[in-house]
Amino acid sequence: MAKGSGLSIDQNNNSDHHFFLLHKPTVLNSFPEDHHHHHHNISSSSSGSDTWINNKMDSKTPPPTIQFPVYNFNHRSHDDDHHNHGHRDSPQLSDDDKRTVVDEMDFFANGGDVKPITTNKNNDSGEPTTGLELNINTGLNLLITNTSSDQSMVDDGISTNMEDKKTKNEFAVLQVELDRMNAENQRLRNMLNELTNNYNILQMHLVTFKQDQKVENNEEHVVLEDKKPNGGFVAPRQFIDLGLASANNNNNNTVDTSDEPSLSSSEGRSSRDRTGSPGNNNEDSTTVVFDQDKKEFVRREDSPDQGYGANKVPKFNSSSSSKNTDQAEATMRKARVSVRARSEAPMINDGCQWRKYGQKMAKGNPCPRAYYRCTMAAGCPVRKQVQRCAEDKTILITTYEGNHNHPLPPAAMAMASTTSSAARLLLSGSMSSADGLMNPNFLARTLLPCSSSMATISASAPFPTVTLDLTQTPNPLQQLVQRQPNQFHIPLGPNPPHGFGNAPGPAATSLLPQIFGQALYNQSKFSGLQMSQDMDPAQLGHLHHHHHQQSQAMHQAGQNNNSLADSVSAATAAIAADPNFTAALAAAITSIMGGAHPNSIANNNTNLPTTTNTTTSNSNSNGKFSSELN
DNA sequence: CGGTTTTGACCGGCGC
DNA sequence: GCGCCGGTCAAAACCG
Repeated sequence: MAKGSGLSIDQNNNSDHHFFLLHKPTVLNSFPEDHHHHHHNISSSSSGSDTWINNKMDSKTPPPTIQFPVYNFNHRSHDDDHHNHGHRDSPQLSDDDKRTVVDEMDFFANGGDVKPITTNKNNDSGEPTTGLELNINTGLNLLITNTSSDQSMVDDGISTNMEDKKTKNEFAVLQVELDRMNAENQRLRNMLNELTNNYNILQMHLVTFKQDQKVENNEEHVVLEDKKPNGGFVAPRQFIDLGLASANNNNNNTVDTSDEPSLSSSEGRSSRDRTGSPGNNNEDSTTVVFDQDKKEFVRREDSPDQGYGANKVPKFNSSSSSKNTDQAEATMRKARVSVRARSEAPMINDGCQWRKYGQKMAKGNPCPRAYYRCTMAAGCPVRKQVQRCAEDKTILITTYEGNHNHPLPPAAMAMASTTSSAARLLLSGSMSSADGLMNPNFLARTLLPCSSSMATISASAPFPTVTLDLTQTPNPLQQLVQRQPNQFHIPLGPNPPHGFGNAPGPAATSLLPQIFGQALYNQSKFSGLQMSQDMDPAQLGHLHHHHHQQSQAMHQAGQNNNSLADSVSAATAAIAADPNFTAALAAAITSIMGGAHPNSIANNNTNLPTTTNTTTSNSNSNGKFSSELN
């Protein structure tokens, strides 16, 4: 149904996709190339599993050790990167394939300079930390050695014939090696990820901190005006620290645990597992929104009370001891990632299996809101809401909440990771800041700068939300239409705000789109997404009432449809791909500032779950739902 | 037959 | 205290 409905996947899109893909993916991403399937991830996923690891390995610098058989990746070398609209390698692909394949998102490919954000890859170049490499190498070696031993194991007497035996042995050995390599790689990857993440986080924080100081000096949250065309109007408002921060202070580390399905009881959840009640959310009322029109980040304060919000959570948390943890978890869970994309399809395919458990008519929106729960694993706390934008029904708003407590298929990684990443981002900010709180600014700086027009972070109640608006073109020039009272604007302009931005605007801005684009491809079903053409800004203005819907209108330059889809997937992928998305961005920005080319950006997809389920079927996701949603 | 969707009811938070 | 609202539950219906 959905398919038919509308997935208008434009052939045209192709060009767009390319746009995003600029940088090629050397990255080992969680996202395998799903590109094959627009609609059906399954196949893709399956392939993905196999390829998944391989890709990682392949990326740029193949690990010293063994190369896995690659299924067809179209692997693009950095060459591809060039500019926008870089092409993907796989032109040959069938129509589905036409979408270029995104090998992987490489946030920040290590291109030479770059930095810190080393992706999973074993890539040496980028690695900031030597330790990482060491680990990797070690692992590989171990694997190899191990395999040899295995051979002997295998050999034992199966085949009568020496040759057969020999052959079998070799084969078995290879398989064993592969298995081990895979396992080892994943472990190593995980290790690397942690290391890189930590590194990145630190780095990012440092940058952010510097930025903040500068900004504060100027006046809190003064609009940095680089070049803003519109004149960065600065709303005189104060920044409020995200309530989250307070809650989170302790927890930074605990964030990872957020995946756990069980929310802290402190939430006061009764028998139901419902995710945090909205009441908890007050944590923060501030929202940072990127106003494309103005090219500024706008900070909005939803609730006047400062500091109060965070405290509401405590009311649920009676016990002090566990309180912190609980709060953190609660916060994590509550953190949401909202993706706005133009799509006629009822749902965007995110690679996960979802079961619809409810539908409600939301006030103020003629379109019903559908509630889905992840069914890939029992007890998975991840939920998502799908609703069309009242003002523009072509825009599909998908909000993800919670973290998966189970391995995800590569195709699903992007989205799956998104929520956790978002939460982490929200939380992480708190870590770095002296305040101990992460403020919207931080997020804005980290995420938004890169994504510029695409991402909005809203701490506004009830849930801190990161909104990825794919409806707009990645082009920085694009204007965002949102207008909200009390918004703090940070001019993104061509130059990233706050320091990130020495980088030439285009470079920085273009960066994300590319990333997103790649990610997008990986997700098979995004195909349904369409590029948004124009949104009426006026309409958008209303959106902010809904917490998920940050009103952002975007005018799309006559970008192609695909770009939208790409952007959506990309956005989610970007976040998802790298848990420390912010870190990655920061690193990227930093690199850019340093004059690094976008290409150089290394991808951090560290989060990839060790297991890859290729089996994911999206059958549900696209299915019937379309009828319901307008 | 098992899993998913539908849909009205229920629950808790919030504002008045 | 009451009503509104968002979110969830769960029985029934539906589907492959």
